[in-house]
Amino acid sequence: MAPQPQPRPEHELEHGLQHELDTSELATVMAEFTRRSIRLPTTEKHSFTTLSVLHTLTHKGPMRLTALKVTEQITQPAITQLVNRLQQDGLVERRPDPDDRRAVLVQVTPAGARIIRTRHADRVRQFSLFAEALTPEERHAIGAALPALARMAALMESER
Amino acid sequence: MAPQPQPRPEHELEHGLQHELDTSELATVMAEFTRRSIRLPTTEKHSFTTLSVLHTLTHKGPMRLTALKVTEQITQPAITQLVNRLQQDGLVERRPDPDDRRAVLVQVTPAGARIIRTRHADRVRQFSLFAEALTPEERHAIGAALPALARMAALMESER
DNA sequence: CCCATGTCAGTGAGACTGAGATTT
DNA sequence: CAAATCTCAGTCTCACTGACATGG
Repeated sequence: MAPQPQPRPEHELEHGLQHELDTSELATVMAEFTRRSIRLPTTEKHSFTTLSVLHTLTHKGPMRLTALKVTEQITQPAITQLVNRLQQDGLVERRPDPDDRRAVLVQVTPAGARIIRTRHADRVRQFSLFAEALTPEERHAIGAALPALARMAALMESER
Repeated sequence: MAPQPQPRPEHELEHGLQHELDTSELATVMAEFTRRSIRLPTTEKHSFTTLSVLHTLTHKGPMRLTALKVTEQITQPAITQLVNRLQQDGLVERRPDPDDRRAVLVQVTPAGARIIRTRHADRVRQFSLFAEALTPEERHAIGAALPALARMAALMESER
């Protein structure tokens, strides 16, 4: 189970396409990034799952509890409880599913959507400050990697 | 499905840089990445804070509870309780601080360090699979951005 | 005496398992 | 009847606040 550190020749890569990705470094850096971005100060304090549910509903529209349970990777009673809390706080609404009277459709309210927008704006503000402390080359490298990172994040979705 | 570079607004070119970083896109992509990497399946089930504490102790050596409380952004009673649990599970040890008899030094045990190594190995395995599904160009772009992302993550540390 | 460090007691959010009601 | 969808009841983990003991 020893990970094999293979030395990579850096100099013979004019376009760098043979330059293979060091996934160990990737794991280290992304873990660090995740760890610290979660501890970043926030104005509103909602739980991780709360924000994740609001985010999902905002971007995917009304969903059943069962569908939400899958995207959030929690149990059915947990998603029921969570939606109860969100409903009491006025962040989501329950609607009967017209096609299936067993099911419930959960929809985000304007108040819930506003929380997601505020959260995003906060993060943009914080990341902008951090980005200003980088060199132009570093900013460029990050910007050039964003589409690939987005693709990779999308791949994680199906992995369950 | 093919990754397509998105056109960037003209005003971002005014400093003569080829591509300025779109921090809104950065926030979106990293939030997505964080959201999904946290929900990734794991063999051992420890809480986020538990893993974070073990990670910190592994990389920074023995620390006081007060210092840990700052890095983990939780309250003093919470860090006391958490260290109690870790100690009972044999993942950390308490030692009196020779310089200050009020204080306690917390040190990770071999068992605790092994959890961090296993966790890292799991993540490397998962990320390797995802990376294989990317194009060589995408892998290169991510690899080229890692040092900059690491620098940015380090900047978040002091932001509290 | 004051502050720093850590712990104790009680509470609440948010997850889990197990059981059950209702509809397909 | 069997499966899918959601809820209820009880429990556990892990944060929090407030009070407090002890050493610098």
